[in-house]
Amino acid sequence: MSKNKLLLIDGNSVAFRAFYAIQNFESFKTKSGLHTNAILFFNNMLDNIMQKEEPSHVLIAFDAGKTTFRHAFFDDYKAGRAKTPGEFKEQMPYIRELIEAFGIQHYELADYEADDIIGTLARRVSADDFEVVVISGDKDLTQLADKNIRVEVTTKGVSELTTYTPEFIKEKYGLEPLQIIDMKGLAGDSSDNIPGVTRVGEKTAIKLLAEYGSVEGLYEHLDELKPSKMKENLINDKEQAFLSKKLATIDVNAPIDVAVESLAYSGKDIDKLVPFYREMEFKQQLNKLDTTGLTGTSEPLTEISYEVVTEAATSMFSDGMSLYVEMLEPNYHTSDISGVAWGTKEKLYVSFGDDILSQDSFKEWLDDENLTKIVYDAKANQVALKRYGIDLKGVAFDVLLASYLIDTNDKSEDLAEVAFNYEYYDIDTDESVYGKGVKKGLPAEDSVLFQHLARKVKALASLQPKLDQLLVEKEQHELFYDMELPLSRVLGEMEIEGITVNAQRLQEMKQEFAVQLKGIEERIYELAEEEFNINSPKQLGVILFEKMQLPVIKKTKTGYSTAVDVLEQLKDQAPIVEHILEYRQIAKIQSTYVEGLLKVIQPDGKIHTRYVQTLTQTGRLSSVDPNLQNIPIRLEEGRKIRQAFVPRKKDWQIFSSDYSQIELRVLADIANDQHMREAFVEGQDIHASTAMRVFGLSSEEVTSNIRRQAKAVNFGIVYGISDYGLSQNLGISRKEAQQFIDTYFEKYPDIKTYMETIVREAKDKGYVETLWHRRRYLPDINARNFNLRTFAERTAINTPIQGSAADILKIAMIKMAKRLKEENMEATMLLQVHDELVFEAPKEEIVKLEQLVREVMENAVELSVPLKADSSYGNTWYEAK
DNA sequence: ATGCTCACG
DNA sequence: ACGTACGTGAGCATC
Repeated sequence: MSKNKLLLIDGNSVAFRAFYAIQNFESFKTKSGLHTNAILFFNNMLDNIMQKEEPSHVLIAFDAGKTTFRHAFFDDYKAGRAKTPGEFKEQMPYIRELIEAFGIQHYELADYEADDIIGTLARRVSADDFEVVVISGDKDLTQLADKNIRVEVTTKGVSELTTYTPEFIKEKYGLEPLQIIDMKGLAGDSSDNIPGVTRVGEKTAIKLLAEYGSVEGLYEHLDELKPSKMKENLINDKEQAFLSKKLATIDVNAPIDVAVESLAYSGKDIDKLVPFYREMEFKQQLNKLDTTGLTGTSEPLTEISYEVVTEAATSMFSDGMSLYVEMLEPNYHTSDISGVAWGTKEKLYVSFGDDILSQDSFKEWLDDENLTKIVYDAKANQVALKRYGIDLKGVAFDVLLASYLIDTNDKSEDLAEVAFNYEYYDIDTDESVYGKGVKKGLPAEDSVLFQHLARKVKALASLQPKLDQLLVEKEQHELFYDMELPLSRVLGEMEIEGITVNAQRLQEMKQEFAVQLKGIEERIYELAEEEFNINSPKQLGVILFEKMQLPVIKKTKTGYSTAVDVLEQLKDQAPIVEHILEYRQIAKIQSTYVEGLLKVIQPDGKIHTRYVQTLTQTGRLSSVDPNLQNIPIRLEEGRKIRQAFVPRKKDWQIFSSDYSQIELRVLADIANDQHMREAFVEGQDIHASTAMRVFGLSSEEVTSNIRRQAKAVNFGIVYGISDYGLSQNLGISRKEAQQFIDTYFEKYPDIKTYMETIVREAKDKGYVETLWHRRRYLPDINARNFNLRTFAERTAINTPIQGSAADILKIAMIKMAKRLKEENMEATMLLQVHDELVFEAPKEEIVKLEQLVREVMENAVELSVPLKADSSYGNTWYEAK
C-alpha cells in the first residue's frame, strides 16, 4: 500500500523568493502592465515540486494579516522591514488564483503565520501514516524536521531546493532540529526583528548549545561560565533570550479547522489553468500543457479538414493563398522538406515530403508573381525551393518578418508562439508535434503532420490582416513593404550564391598554426613547470594566481578573470603571460576560423551563410552557420583568413565598399548638430575635428594620441557614454573621463540635447524609433533598479543611431541589387558586414562597379549630411582592403 | 545549459 | 553608492 504524502508549502515566503528570483522583473509584464515574474516562478516551482513529489495531499498556507499572536507579547515583531514592493503585492491575488487552477487548497488563519499552520498540520498528520514534505523560502521551518517530516528550502530563487533532514541539520550546525529555536533565541533573526542576545551570533550560539543543549539549560548553568563580556551580555539579555525563543517557536497546536482528507489532490483544473495562462501570457506553460497529453481535459484544438494532395492541379491554386514549407532543421540550405501545405482559411491542401515540388502546376503557381502568397519566413522558403529549381515569387506578406517589426522583443521563431501573441490559439507548437533534441522527428501518423501543417496555413491566413493593421498603426507599412520584404529576397539571393572559399589555403594555414601552437604550448608548460589545459580559464587561473602568485586584478562570477585586459596588465610580471596571450590569439584563429570554416564548405566549394533578419534589437542583420560578419581583420595573423575568400571564377575580383563613419553621420543628422554637420559637409577627418573642437587645438596640434582619444569619445557618444566606460577604454581615471565628456557636451550642445530628448521620449512612450520607424521597446527605462534603468537609457541613445544606420544599409542593398540587374552586370553581391558590402565581379566590370556602388551607397537616402563610401578590390577579400 | 573569452561592426 | 560602454556568434570548458 502506498503511503500518504502531504505536501505543505509556505505560500508567502516562496512567493517572495519567486519575486526576487530574477533581477529584471520589468521584462515580465503582460500587455496590460501587470508584473508576472513572481507568478511565473511560483508556477514553475509548483510544477516541478508536484512532478517530483507526487503528493497525495497538498496545502499552501499563507500569513493572515499584519498582526499575529506574536505581536501580543512583542510589539516590534517583524518591525523595521522594508515595505514590500507594489510590483510584488499586485501579484499575490493571481498567485492564489494560480493555486486554485492547480487544484490545490490554500489556507490562512487570523492571528497565525503560515509557519504555524504548517507546523500544526505537519505534526498532526505525521503521527498517522503520513509522510510530510514542507517547502519554504526561509529556514524558520527547519525546526520541524524529523523522521517523518522533510523540510525543503528554496535556493537560487526557487529553482533549487536544499533538503533539511535532521541528519543534514546535525552536519551543518551540529544541532538537533528543535535546537534551531534555541539558536534563534540566542542569536536572534534580524529579518524578523527578533533581538536575541547582544553580540551573540550563529557561531557563538552553536558553541553554547553544544555545551548546554538549550536556552533553559544554558541559563541554569550560567554561573559555570568564566567571567567575560559575553557572560555579562547573557545575564543582561536573559529576558530577551527567552522572548526571542518564544517568538521563533512555531506553534504546532494552532486552532486549525482543516481535515487532512479535504486536502486530497486530484490534479490540475485545466479549464481554469488554460485561460489563466493566457491571461498571464505564459506561452511556454500553455505549450507544456499541450504536450503533456492531457487528453480529454484540455480544450482540444479543432480538427480542421484538409485535402491530401499527391497530384497537383491548377484548380488548387489561386491568388492570395497562404503557403507553408515545413523543414525540421534550422539550416534551410540543407534541410529536408518534410511537407508542404497551402490554401485559404476555408480550403486547405497538404502534401507529404517534397514530391509536390517537382510537379508543374505547383511550380507555376509559386513562380507566378501575380499570384500573391502569404508565407512564414519568405527567405527560408525562397532558398529551400531554389534547390528544386523553383523561384518563389509573389510573396506579399511574411508573418515572421512582420511580427519582428511589430515587436523586436518578440523572440518567437515558432509560428505557434507568434500566433499566441496575437490571440490565435488553434495551433500546436513544432516542439509538441515533432519533439526536441535527439527525439525530434516526424510524427508516426501522417495525419498528425497534415493536421499540423493545415493549422499553420490557416493561422497564416488569419494572422495576416491583424499584423498588417498593426504595421499601419505603428507607421511601419513602408518599413515592411518597401524595406524588409524586398530585402529578404535580396538576402536570399546572396545566401544561395554563397562565397567561394579556397580550402587548400585554409589547410595550409591549419598546418602552420598547428606547428606554432605546439611550440607555444611547450614553452608555457616549461614556464608553468607542469602541463595543463591552457584553454580552461579555471586551470589557467590556478597556475597564474595560485601557483605563480600573480596579483588578482579582476574576478568573474566563478573565479579569476583571465581576459585579455587582465593579462595585458600582468605581462611584465611573468614571461608566461605573453605566451598565453599569443596562444589564445592563435588558438582562436585555428579553432573558430580555420577549422570552423573548413567544416562548413559545401560540395560546391562555397560557404553559404544565413542572415537572420528577425533577431537584433536594432535592425541589424546577424549571420550564422557560419558567422561571416566577424572574420578577423584587426590583427595581421587573423586577417590572413581573408586570403581564403576568393572570387568564383578566374580573372574575377573581390570588391568591397564600406560606409565611412555612418553612425556619426546619422547622429549628426538626427541630433541636428551644426558643428558635426559642418565637419562632414566640409569632408573633414571627424575625429581630428572633434579633437580640435573639444581641446581647442589647431589642426597642426592634433597628435595621433589626441586624435585617438577624440575617437574614443566619439564612439562613447554613439554608445550612450558613461565616465566609467570611457575611462576603461582610454585607460584614464574616471574623473578625467568625466572631464572629457563635460567639455564635449559644452562644445556640442545639440548632441547633449538629443540625448536628453531621446531618453525623455523613451520614458514617456516606452520605446524609441529609427528614422524609418523601426521600433525598440525599452521595458526597463523607468525601472527603479539603477543598472537596468541606466542600461535602458544608453540603449535609448544608441538604438536610433545604430538602427538608422542599419536601415540605410538595407536600402542601399535593395537599390544595389536592382541596379546590378538593370545594368545587366555579372557582378554579384555576396556579403553584408553592417557597414560594408562585398561583391565579386569580372575584372572588366570593376571600374563600372566602383562607380555604381559609390553612387548607390552615397545616394541611398538623403540626410542633412553627405554619406561617403570607400571601396577597394583585389584577388581575395584580404587584398580588397 | 551556462559562463568565459574573443572575433567583428 | 550603485557598476557599465552599443550590437552580434562561436568554441571551449564545466556543471
